[in-house]
Amino acid sequence: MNQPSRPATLKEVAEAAGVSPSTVSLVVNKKKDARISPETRRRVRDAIRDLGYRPNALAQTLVSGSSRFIGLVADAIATTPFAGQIIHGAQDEAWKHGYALLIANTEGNGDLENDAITMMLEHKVRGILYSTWFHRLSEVPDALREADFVLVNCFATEDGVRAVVPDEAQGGREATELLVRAGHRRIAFINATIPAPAKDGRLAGYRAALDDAGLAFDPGLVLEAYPDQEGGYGAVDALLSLGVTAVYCYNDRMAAGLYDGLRERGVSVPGDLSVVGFDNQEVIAAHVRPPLSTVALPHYELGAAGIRMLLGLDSPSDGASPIVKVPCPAVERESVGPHTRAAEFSPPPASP
Amino acid sequence: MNQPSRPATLKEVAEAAGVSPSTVSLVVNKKKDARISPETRRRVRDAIRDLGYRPNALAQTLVSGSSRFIGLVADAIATTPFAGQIIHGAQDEAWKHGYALLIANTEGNGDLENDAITMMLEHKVRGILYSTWFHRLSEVPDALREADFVLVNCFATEDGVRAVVPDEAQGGREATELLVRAGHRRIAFINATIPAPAKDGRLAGYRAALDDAGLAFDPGLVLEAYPDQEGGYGAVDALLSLGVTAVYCYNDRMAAGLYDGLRERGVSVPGDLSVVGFDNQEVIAAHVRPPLSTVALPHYELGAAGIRMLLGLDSPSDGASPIVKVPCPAVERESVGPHTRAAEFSPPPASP
DNA sequence: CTGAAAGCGCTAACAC
DNA sequence: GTGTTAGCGCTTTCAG
Repeated sequence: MNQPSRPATLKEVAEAAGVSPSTVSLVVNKKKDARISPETRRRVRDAIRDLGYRPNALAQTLVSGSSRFIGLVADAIATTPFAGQIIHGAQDEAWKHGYALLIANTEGNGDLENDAITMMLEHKVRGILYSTWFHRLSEVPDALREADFVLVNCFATEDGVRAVVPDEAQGGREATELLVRAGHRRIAFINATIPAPAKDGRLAGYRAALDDAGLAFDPGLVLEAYPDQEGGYGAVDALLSLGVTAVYCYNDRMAAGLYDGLRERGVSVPGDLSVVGFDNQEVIAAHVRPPLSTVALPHYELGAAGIRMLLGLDSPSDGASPIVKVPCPAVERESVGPHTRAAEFSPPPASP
Repeated sequence: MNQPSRPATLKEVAEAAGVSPSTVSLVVNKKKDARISPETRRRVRDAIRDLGYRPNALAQTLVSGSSRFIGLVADAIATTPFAGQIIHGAQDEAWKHGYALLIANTEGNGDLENDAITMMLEHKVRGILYSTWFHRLSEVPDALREADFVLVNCFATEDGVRAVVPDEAQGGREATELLVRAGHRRIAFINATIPAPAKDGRLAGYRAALDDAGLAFDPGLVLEAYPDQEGGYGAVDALLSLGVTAVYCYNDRMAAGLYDGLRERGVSVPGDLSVVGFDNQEVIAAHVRPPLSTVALPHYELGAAGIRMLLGLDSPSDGASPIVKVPCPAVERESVGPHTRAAEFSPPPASP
């Protein structure tokens, strides 16, 4: 297994084995119907090993006509762990079907994005997955239309544009149900201030769960804050004035900030107040005190489903919408406790 | 710009323009020395536009012999944001030199890793970057040796294996200096319990900084804990009993846990105690209260430097070690305050 | 200034 | 059972 400067070619293997190139091709690709004598087969294998031969995938795709690449453009691989999970899911599914992923990180830069798509097109990818790190409405870049593509974690308003997105409403419902099932009846929701499908969906889910439980929706119980730690922290006083026993936060980061404010005021979780988040952002949710019950964004599955959709593997169900929603599963940890009557009517006073 | 089922080829463009394939090739590649009449050039360009022609990169590399791919295998794209930053840096640098990245996520699975490397080899990559999400000693997978490769964020003991890693010692020094410069003289270090280059390096940096400041190293001021939030939280009492005015934590997660414990005991940061972390893990460091001063792990630069090393772009400096260390810059936020004598000798009592 | 021809590494008919 | 031939889309001498 010495390392020649130029990798061995199939023809060289053929010469070394004293056979023709086609014969080598046949044994390399293990063609069923090819009748090759065991002796020849052995000679070929030996030559392959001796020369350290590796098939040239580029040449293979050139002749077969279709490449084994699928492109994946992501807008934020570097700044959140979310894109990583999409990649992971997409890769597992793609490999399962013999495809390799050509990934490009655009960090939101339009020029980069265009270059990335161009590069993929020139490599004759089978198709392109266009993904965003947070669920949103997206434009379809023009270059993208030259390829078979599906949107992942984003969607377009145009007809027929395929997309895979998380089911925010179902997730919001799960989150709220975590609280309802623990006996809570006065449940606040701290929504985000910034418009997004998640904002509407998570609220819709909250309302649906309340409805199912026969609880009236009280708009006064819905607060809004910027969806990060600072936002959650800043919402503490308003929240405590509501006299609720439980709160469902738009996301985990907000819940983490809320934790800080709550602790400063001596309100214990889940003793005095039950909290659930959304996103299941591991570094945060699993490690705050107490670990946060939340609802997971199905990024891995989004990536995998995107590949299946691109490859036409999921049952077509013809007339259906080309936007498929994948469920957000609840992740129970330790921030939800049973409802206590005491807490309901006398929220602990804030410390000075 | 209609979309044909099969993409147009160069030959088709030639026919449409009424010229030969070679002419088209010449105008596509803007060859300097090719004398093509403006008129012909225009006809070709029009045909290219009309047919929506895209060069086939695969065919190009077949003839040119060398592909424009660089492989990047990562062990944890999905579970930390770190790998994402390596990817980002590697991609920017690779693109700058006309290379596309073929990325594979192995999530620590050896078989996947092998498949990934095989896939890259078969696509005749120019070389491979083999990266890990935390800085560590690594084996060099056998398949990797078939390619030109460099280790990123990990290294091997074998001679001559090129690698790019963070300079932990320099980083530890920066972290400690943040505290020293604020006037602190009794500074604790909470190291990790698990062995790693970071454990040794960050400690060495701490000692070096103390030394520089003319401060004696006191082994009693070095604690150890598991490097996550829980570990930091659990170390609070031991830390408070030390009577220090500042603490440098092995990483940001630990510092975040420490924050929780400190708050429960009424110790304020940075009022009573200054804290610095390590890693600059954005979601955490930038959003705890108060925002954490820390030292950044240079993942982006690691990826970029890896590409440059692979391509032989960094000045060789022949005899030098093939392991290059890239510096970890300090990131100042708000967790470091001036030293106060009061705090030094009377740590606030722990609350019950 | 432009075209014809060879060939990159491989596969797929079709011979023998 | 195995070899021959043609050709995938492109670049590159080398003619003219």
